[in-house]
Amino acid sequence: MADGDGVQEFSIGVLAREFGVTTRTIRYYEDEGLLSPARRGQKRVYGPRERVRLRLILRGKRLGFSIAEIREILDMYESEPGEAGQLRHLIGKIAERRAALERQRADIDQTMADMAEIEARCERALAAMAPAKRRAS
Amino acid sequence: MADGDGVQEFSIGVLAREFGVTTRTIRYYEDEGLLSPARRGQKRVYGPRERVRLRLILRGKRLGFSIAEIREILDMYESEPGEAGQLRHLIGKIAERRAALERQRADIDQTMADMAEIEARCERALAAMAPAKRRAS
DNA sequence: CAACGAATTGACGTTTACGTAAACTGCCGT
DNA sequence: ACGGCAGTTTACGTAAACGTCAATTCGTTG
Repeated sequence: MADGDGVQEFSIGVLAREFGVTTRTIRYYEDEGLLSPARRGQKRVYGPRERVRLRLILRGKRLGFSIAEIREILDMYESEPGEAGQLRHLIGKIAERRAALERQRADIDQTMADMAEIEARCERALAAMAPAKRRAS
Repeated sequence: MADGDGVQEFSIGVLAREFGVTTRTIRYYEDEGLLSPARRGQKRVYGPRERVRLRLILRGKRLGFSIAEIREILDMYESEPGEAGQLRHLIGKIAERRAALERQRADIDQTMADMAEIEARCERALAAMAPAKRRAS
């Protein structure tokens, strides 16, 4: 660990702690073909690329995507130039994702607005309740 | 059905078709306590309130929330004035939700930006490929 | 060298969110 | 009276996404 080795490497445990998941989860993602770390002997060795992929996977999870959907998204990130048909197909996929994301954002905005309203109701109820007992200025 | 009855009512089947889910799903949500329709005889009868709830449930699903989370959210919508402690607790819950939603929105923005970049790469590749064979103007 | 911590594979278990099939009831048009 | 829906309950099935052992293998540290 003292030798200066330009490319950073990570063990599965380190990665797990960094991203707050279990090693089991990381291995599961590998089974599903979302990750494919190198091997030093039989230990898995993760480079920056796998790290980025894991980050993307977890972002996908936070958005509620399934493993299959995440796999599709990851494929987009690494699409090689390819032929025209492939490219158009990819553009189509992107359009789909974008549409889904926009619907999600609309849902979020709606929910945020609702939360704001409910909170306002709470505050008013608190204020009208026992003005003397109020906390904070 | 000819009598003018101010309050609209829906059967489970109608609701299912309207929202594009199965009746099984709707019953499941009832089992989980998310819905509690009235009964005419043994048939379930859904009023506007249950309709709204179902809409909220499905919005939650699109955002990737679990049934448990959705239950919490629904509880917020129907919180009665209650006592001060309850209100503060609710406000706390709202803050949590809001934070989660904001993280999600940030994730969406990130992903959108990524998609835009990938798409741009595709377009450039297409343009640089066979300018003569290009579709559309 | 022995023991310990971190990693590995394999296998079975678990929870969530429904799907699906079976058997029954009530009403409706002919 | 009868078939055909729409609805009901009960119950078992299932795919996804890990959790949870158990048994084993390294590397290293006392």
